[in-house]
Amino acid sequence: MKIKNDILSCKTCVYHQLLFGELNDFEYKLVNEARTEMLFKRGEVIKEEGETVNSFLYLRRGLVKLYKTDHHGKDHILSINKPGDFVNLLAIFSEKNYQYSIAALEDTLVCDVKLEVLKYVVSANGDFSLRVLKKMSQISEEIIESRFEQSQKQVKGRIAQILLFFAENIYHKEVFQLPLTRREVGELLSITTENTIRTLSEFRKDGLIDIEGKTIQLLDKERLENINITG
Amino acid sequence: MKIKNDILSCKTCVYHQLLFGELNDFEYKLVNEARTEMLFKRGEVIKEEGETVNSFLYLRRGLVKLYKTDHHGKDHILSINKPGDFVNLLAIFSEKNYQYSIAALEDTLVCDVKLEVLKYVVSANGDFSLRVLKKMSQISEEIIESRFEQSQKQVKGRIAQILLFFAENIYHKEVFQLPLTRREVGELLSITTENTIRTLSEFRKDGLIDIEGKTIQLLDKERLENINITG
DNA sequence: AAATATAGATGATTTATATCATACGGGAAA
DNA sequence: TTTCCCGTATGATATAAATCATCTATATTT
Repeated sequence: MKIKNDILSCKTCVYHQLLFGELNDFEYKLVNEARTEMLFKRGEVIKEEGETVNSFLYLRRGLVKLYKTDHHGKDHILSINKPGDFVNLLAIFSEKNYQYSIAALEDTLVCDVKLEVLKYVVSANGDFSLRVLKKMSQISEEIIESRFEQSQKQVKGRIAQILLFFAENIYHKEVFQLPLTRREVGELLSITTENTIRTLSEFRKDGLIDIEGKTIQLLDKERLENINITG
Repeated sequence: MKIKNDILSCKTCVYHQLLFGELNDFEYKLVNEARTEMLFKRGEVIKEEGETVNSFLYLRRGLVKLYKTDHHGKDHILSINKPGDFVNLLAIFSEKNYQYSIAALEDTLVCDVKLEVLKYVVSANGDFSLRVLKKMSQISEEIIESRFEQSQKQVKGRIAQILLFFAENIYHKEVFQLPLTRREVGELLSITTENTIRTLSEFRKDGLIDIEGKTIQLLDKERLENINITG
């Protein structure tokens, strides 16, 4: 991890309006002064389960995974966060330690705002607190929705969904570098590594996708969307 | 549904301190005036997916399920809420309609507070807004944790977990009336009805539980807890 | 460069779970 | 009262997915 020194003001940030639009000059200044920018290399652990939650994190560049390790040592990926996401927003107000770990899947730039300052601003600015609450509601609605989708699908449908997620929500194109290993895809979808590999091969044989190592191209999005639905 | 007329002040409510402890007399009065108490019979639908979210709900007595119906008409239960739970708290600030339906599993008493009033109080009282944020964080942490647990378990472990949930978190005793049909247990755990029934029978044969219709008695909590863990 | 781990790939086999079929009892509706 | 639906129950069978095994290619460490 490297702390970035030449940081610019929040106001120049493309994500500024996502949350901080309601702040007045004084509050904005407080947040900006309590802010650090941190660079993580692919693979680096950003937060470890059990650490104290003392900052609000948001992702400016790159990609991270939130995950938990079970008593067999097996990881379970809870979610993938992308630029613009408020990585730990659902967790920061509970006054508990991190219930999961966070690691960089790509080279990543994270903004870190001291939690006490964020809490002060929330309690001082009613509009801002409503904004934070709205954001939290939206995040949890996304979780509920994705859980509902996944519970209706079997292995093939779940893998199709995650491919579409990367193409449409993360990279916005049909050809992309899969940022997860096959094992990690399995950890995210509760599937074994072998089954993940096998299913991707099957998709290739069926002309749904093209694979070349980590590079994946979606060839038939329509069919991918309908796997395990039309039945 | 029946609206209760002889409602008492919030201050006498055993759950008052769970959320409303921070309010001053004026705010408290606002909330209390914006409040209705509603009685639902077992089986009644309290909110239907798609309805406008215009109130904050909390459960005083009884039990409810949150669920969504898929395009095959099959229900998927997202969660079970018990007295003291803020049924729709995660959803109320998103400014979207209900993403799920809510129905009573037992005769149920629900407090309903006009959302605009709750939002006003949140924006006016910083301590209260932190309290609401904390509660939201806690709820989502519980969801993450239970999802993590479930993803490590197969059918037997998932059913064992839900039996323990009712015994320990809902009824606080080892003998209880299962408030769900076998089908609903399946809808909650993503298991077929037949498999749910079969697994319960197997638990009975193995001396883990005793079944008499809807009455279930846990005979060996330790073994129930360890199903699908010791492997 | 050699040695060692890790990722990806695929086949054979076992196990878990879903599906299909049938039956029975109780309560709701005709 | 009779009929019908629904919840519970169980067996037989089919299918999905996990497990075990083996192999190659590619990193990573020594």
